[in-house]
Amino acid sequence: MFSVVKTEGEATGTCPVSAMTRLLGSRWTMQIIHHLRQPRRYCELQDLVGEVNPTTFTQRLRFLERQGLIARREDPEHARHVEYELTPQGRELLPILDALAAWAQKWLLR
Amino acid sequence: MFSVVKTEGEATGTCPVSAMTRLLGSRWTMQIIHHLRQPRRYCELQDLVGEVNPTTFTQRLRFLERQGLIARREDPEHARHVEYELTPQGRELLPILDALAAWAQKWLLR
DNA sequence: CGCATGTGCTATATTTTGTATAGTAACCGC
DNA sequence: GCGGTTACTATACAAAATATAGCACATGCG
Repeated sequence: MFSVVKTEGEATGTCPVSAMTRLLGSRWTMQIIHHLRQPRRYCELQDLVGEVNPTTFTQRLRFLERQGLIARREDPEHARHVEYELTPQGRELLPILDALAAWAQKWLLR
Repeated sequence: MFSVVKTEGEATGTCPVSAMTRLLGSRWTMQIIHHLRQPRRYCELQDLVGEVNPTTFTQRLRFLERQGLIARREDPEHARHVEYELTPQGRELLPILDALAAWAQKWLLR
């Protein structure tokens, strides 16, 4: 009775909600973006995000980089100095994140 | 060098971003809320959400109910008629979801 | 009435994802 | 040149999601 338009196998689909979920719907993603309001180094960011483990953390960073939300910058002088920062695409999520945080503040805490 | 305030084991913490992530940061959650703009029956909603499997789907519904974002209503006359709908708490997420969808539309599709 | 089809789930097994823990090479300061 | 920090990777394990099947009740239809 309820017919639904099903896109092919998986791909990106055409539904922005599910597209967005694939990006933000895994653990730590939002936290990472939230704490990247200013450029941060790997360990620094790791500490800010909290109890994330390095395997997942690195994986998430790589994924967000591939998706164009963050950029990884190596200092060519001092090799082991790496900074992560938001791209314009990632930065546009911040006000939305703030709205979500406000919602959480209202309903979840206090 | 970078000290972080660590709350106890897990609990709710005091960071709204991580509180929000625990609620919305698992698969299907956003889709479910998105498709509950009007009250929906189980199967109907399942079809709308897409390729979700019933185990996860039911689990997610129960979780969202426990968290107060959705309500489950059984028709007492016709037992097997169940409807799910958003609570005020859940409904307040819709504009934020729309903003996320608009972001996805801009950057992910087209 | 009796059988097909739909609804709202649950059970079981498997795969996928996330985690804990350890380790490592490069650099940095002293 | 030794100890600590940085930016990771490897391996083994646990938790979460999935596929698939099934099931009791309900409704519709001839």
